[in-house]
Amino acid sequence: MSAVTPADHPCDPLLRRLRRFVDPGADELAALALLTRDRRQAAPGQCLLREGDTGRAAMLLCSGWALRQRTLADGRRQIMEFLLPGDMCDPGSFVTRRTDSSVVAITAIQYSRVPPELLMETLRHAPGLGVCLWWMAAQHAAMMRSHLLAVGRLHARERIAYLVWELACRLDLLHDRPPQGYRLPISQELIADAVGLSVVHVSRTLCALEREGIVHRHGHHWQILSRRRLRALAKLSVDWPQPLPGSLQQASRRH
Amino acid sequence: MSAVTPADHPCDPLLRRLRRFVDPGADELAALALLTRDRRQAAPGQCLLREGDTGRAAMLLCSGWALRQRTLADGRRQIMEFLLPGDMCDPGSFVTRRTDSSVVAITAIQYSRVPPELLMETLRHAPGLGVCLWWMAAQHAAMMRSHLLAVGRLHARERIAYLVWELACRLDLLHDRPPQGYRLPISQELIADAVGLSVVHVSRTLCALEREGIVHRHGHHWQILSRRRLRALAKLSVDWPQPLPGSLQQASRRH
DNA sequence: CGGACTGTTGATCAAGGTCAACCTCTGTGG
DNA sequence: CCACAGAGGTTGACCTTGATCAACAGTCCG
Repeated sequence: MSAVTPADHPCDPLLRRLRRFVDPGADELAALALLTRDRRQAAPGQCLLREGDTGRAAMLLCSGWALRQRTLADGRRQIMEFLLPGDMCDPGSFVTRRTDSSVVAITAIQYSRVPPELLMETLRHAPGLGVCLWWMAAQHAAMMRSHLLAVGRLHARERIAYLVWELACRLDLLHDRPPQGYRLPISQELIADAVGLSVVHVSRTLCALEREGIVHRHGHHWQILSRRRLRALAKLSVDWPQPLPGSLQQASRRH
Repeated sequence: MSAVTPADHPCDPLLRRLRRFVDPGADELAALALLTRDRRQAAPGQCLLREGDTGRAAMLLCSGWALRQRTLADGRRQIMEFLLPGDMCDPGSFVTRRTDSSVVAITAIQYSRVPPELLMETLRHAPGLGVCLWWMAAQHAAMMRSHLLAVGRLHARERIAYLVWELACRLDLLHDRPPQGYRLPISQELIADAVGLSVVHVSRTLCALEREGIVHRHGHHWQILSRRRLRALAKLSVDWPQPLPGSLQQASRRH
């Protein structure tokens, strides 16, 4: 079993996150590398997973952005989450019969398809990987709860501030230290459908935030001028991911 | 290892659901029984888990209703979900350091506390139980996504219709055939905080639904007069839980 | 009997939706 | 090189949904 270092691993961003928070052992890292054999890519707008699909498989996003959405018969849609590099797209998909939501590429992306059999098989050989997956699922659930709280109980300004704040925090994790600018390849329509507002109102609110000197943007390039005020406006703190409890890190390594 | 039949099992409703959809083997059933040793009860309003708690443990609700909520500093709150008998309250809690949401009893409840060590230990002895847990987590995630879609993109009437419809569908699973009336022990304030509306508007909307002959209620006793119209109004279909894919049922039994 | 809690109803108001015009930027084809 | 189309963004006018405030009724419980 050859040593796998983050630099040459096909899915660097995920590794970076796992190493920081879960500290997986060599076996788990090697197992993870096995999962990424089926490397693929997709163009912007391409649908990786369609609502109602039965061909279930997990996916590991290596580069680019994607989103998960659900659509109503009359065209209204809700974006459930934005998927960033290093995100694993429902690790629990192997127990699901049909998908309830679509996954669509926003930018050009690279990803690995992980068929359920491979996932099961790998889990058997490196049970510590199961802890990693549960950890990711738990972080993900916390993120979804924050999203629900934002959409259900925050005002327009707060919701949008929260979304920007969340994305910035998640992007920070991909680098060693916070960058001074962010590339957010999302249109205002996407923002609207993510936070449950109309496009027009998103535009207005963003202009307001810009006028107040909280953010600055041209095109898809964003700058957060006052992290303090943005965070305060968002009301919710983004407190995931959290490190795995210490006792489990040992358990994960012991296997 | 003694045979465990649903009737004498301490957590009947969960078993009923698992047997219908996952068809666990004898080992898994026995393992499940081990998890329910620490039986407890709580009075209405009692807090089982507080936002920010570090004492992480899974919980298995055996009877009564509870809810999971998150609160903002200014008092606004969002109810994430209602927990019904047979629900397992975050099975992935063993990988979490601090809780992001509170769990509160609505009625008097009986539940089992499952400490993380016990859960891990049990998983080692009955790995097929892991599949059951992943299955539950996946159903749960689908439910959360429906909830998010409802709160983000449905109108007041639709949201409330959806909530009632969801609860009815979940309660149906606890019985062999749909009952003609439901006991929903939730105040209008709870409904409001679950779907992201004001209490007053919930009252108005419910009265309207009643005037239109879609539902009928006195106190906590509800009747759905037109399932068809309620479902149509809810826009979202409740299509979970889904049976576990066949291949995995074998995998689960083989262990 | 009084108080707390829950639900109902009315009056008023504001947050955000809808419609429409217009603008900028970008890519494309003549 | 220009003309044009299309997508994305901004702004204004107007309207609707649902929030807020307040009064009151029913019920449960001491």
